[in-house]
Amino acid sequence: MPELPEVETTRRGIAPLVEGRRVTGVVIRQPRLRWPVPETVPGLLTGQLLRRVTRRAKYLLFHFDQGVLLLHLGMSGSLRVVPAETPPAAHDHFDLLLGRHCLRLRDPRRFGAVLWSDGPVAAHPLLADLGPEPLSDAFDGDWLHRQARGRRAPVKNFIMNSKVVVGVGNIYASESLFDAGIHPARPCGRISRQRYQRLAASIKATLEAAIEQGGTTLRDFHQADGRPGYFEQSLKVYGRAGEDCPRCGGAIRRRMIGQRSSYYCPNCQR
DNA sequence: AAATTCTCCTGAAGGC
DNA sequence: TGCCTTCAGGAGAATT
Repeated sequence: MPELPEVETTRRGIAPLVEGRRVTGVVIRQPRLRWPVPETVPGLLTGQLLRRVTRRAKYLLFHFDQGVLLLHLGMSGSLRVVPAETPPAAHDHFDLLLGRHCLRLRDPRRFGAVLWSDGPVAAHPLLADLGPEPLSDAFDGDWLHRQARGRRAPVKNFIMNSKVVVGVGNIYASESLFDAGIHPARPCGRISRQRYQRLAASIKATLEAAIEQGGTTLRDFHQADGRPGYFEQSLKVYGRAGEDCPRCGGAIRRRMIGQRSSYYCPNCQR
């Protein structure tokens, strides 16, 4: 499923192919995504020049002279650029036509979103209350430590809270906590500033490493069989319950924390 | 305010 | 072989 590294890889993959092109049409085959795709989108976009594609959290932002198209991949969404005449396959819900190119959204589970923003995009309701980007300087151990003060939620839930920091999904939460040696169920307010500095560094390193491999992940992600491939091999604990901890050799455990599967080494993570 | 639960949806996996 | 059930998962909304 697309986490931050995969969304960023998607952005890097499509941006050179679509930036600077003019919209020649919009096709909405299935408007019922997480929210309805606004019926006004085709009229608003057709004829406009697509200037830039940026990312905020897991949202892709398509900047036009007049407004911004917000796109979220949910958990099963994927984007690719295909020749304009390519016939759509199942779950191909949305096309942005750019001359002979077509930017196509496929999303079997329809948890994704396509929305429009008129004003300053940072003030959009979906973006306005988001925490810092994990790879920015605004995100560090001090920030986590301050945010956690007086709170009791499990640290795994805490770092998956988009008001605390964006882009840390279920997989990378487990991986980062393993890297930092912190037990996922530990109350977030009972972790030292020093350990939060380690955790912030682990989150950055884990996401950066995944972005490095994102290209491979993306290609595999587009394969017909849908296997994640390369990406999976680099995971140290996620999905590996019962296997050996790569650090101490003990058994990796799986446990539900906040309704989500969490993987950790009870020996290395305290 | 913070934390938990509910919700959208469908493919995959497991049980019989 | 195939039908039925269960579950996962991003994240906003609703609820406690």
